Amino acid sequence: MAATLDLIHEEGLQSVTFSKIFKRANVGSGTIYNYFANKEEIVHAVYKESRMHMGECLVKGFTPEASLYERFKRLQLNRLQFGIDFPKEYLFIDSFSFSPYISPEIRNMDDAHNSREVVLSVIIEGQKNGIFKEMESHLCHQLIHGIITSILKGYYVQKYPLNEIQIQQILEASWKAILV
Amino acid sequence: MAATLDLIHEEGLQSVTFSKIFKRANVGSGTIYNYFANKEEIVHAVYKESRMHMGECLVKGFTPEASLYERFKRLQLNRLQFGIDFPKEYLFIDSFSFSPYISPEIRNMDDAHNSREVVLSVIIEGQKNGIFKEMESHLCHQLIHGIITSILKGYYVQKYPLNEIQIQQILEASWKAILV
Amino acid sequence: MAATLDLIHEEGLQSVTFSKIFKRANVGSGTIYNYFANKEEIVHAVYKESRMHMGECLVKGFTPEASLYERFKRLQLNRLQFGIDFPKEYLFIDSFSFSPYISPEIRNMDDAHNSREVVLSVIIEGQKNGIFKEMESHLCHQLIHGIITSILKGYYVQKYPLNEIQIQQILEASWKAILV
Amino acid sequence: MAATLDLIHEEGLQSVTFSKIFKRANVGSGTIYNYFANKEEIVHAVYKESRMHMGECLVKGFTPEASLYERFKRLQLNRLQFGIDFPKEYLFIDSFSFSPYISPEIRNMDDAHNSREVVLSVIIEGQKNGIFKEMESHLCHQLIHGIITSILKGYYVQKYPLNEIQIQQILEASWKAILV
DNA sequence: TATGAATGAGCTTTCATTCAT
DNA sequence: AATGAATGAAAGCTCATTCAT
Repeated sequence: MAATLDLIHEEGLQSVTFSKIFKRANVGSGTIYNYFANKEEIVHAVYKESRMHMGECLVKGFTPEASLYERFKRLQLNRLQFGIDFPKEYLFIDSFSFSPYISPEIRNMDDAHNSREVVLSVIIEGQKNGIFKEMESHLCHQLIHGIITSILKGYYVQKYPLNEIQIQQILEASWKAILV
Repeated sequence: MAATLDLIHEEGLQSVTFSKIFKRANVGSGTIYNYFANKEEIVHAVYKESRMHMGECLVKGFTPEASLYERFKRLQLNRLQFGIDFPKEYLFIDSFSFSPYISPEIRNMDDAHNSREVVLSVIIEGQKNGIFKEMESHLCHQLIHGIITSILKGYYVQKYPLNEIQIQQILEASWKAILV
Repeated sequence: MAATLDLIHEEGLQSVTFSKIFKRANVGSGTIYNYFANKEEIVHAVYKESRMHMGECLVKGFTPEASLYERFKRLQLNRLQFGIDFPKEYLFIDSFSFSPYISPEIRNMDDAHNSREVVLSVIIEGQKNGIFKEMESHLCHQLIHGIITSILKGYYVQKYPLNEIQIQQILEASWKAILV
Repeated sequence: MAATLDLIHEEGLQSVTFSKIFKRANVGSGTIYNYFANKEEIVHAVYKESRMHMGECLVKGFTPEASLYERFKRLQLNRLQFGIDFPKEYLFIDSFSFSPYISPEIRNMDDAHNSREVVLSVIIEGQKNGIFKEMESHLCHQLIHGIITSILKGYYVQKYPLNEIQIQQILEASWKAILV
């Protein structure tokens, strides 16, 4: 699975072949079929694993007792940090989340930590308290999520560095974007 | 090229084959080779054309004389509108802009209208006038661009509608995100 | 036809395509079909023309009145000279005379000058007069013909030059080969 | 490789396709690509193998102690016999030795038995001893080689039989052709 | 008569998948 | 359980041939 992810990152799913995976993973060609029925399955497995991994990371250090501002920033920072630490996972999830290659059921899977629900509940709480602007919560979610994704993509192609100062600017911007 | 774009949208580049293109476009298999040397070339051509088209749309109705706020909103609205009107083009450009399948030269091509420069100059003007926060201009560009992209992706999978009211909220949010 | 012969010589029939012929001959692709029904026909036409041309050259300056020795040498020299002057024709004839690509009827065609008969009659006369060894006349023909062909092939790949001195040696050798 | 040689003999390289090879050899189409990267490679491999085989046969029974006449005849007979026993190999080697399809390196390869050198050394020895005419040794080689080739080609198209008597005549003729 | 864009049969080649070892 | 040679369906691509202009 690691070999698969690496290859997708390097060459795009488009040109990842099984024989490349075999070679990279140093296994015989038949071996993989003891674990995955076909190529689609291994890609799906990589997708699921990446989603699980990201789910874990997104809620790391999240404490319901912290202030709304702190919780919001924690979630945004965690996402940004995940993207910085695991670019291959992040990009893979991003490109396949909206691709016809991934079936809707898998796309909409919930991770073990329910990170999506956690984010949504923070949004809804903020809106109830009159801190965040009233808007469709999914739209709001998508908005703050999109800011992180976009920033990361620019970072990946080295448009700019991401140091402490930039990170703080981004967290601020995403917070201000949805204030009333 | 239209057939190619349709198929990419429907099934993903991954599973677009030449024979599907031939059938969809109602041309003989050899015909395409009079115009494109191979499959990569036709995909590149579609990418270029889409980029040109988007470039045009992004600056539609943009008047340098308008206020900063109006110009900013015009650019954001144009991008959003392009994404709403031409989802296939928009998604295709988005996924290929960061894919190894597209060579860096083509990825970084400038469109005829220099829309990228127009956006950047608005950002820099806003920063000079103390309206926008001081941050790396490309990072700022990526940020407001990313908001639109992300919102569109949620819209495409029907997470929410995009009516006048949502559109105004998004434009507002992206404006506020980068204010000082 | 000249373009076809050139290309066969340069790249081998194997890789001569019609589009190469069109380009080399500076004619439109359809034009050729006004003159030749298909690719095989043009190759056959080239073969026939080359055979006609060679047939003419082989009997040039041949006078029935001359001595047997002089007539024999004339025929051998003519063949050698033709091979030196028209390497493309000579090689083409040689390779296709025994190829399944050329139908037996065309292979066995008689040229306008009946050069084959002329050679055979010289051989038979020599055998009758007790000058040439008694052997199947076609075998004898093939033998002296083969000496020339083989020498030419070595010359074409520049194994050695063919000056007056070598030429005389070869004519001598072929004469002596069949003496009683 | 045997299937390939058969097909080349039957229809000419010109019309040998991979699908014909697969069928004839009773292997799946993909199998061949585990051993040969492309069509050219398999033809080259057949050429090399045939050359090796012929090289072996040419020096069979050759003893340096025998008289010059006997050694000469042995070499000529071996070549003739090889051509009679393995017409497909012989014709294939002959046509490709001067074809642009075969790269010069492969064309000029030395077989394991250095048969070419053996023949040349016999020629040079004969010339030193004043038995053979003084002429460029490669030209002389080509000459006696060419007699055999040419005779074989006539035999292949059944112009004449090749029995003991004809064979002796040919060996005699080639010996006499190069005597002083 | 000359043209060359369009064609599609058929070629080469790839690659996911099988299965005997 | 691991292997990798063999497979063949299906892909990319070529090129002789047609036909409207």
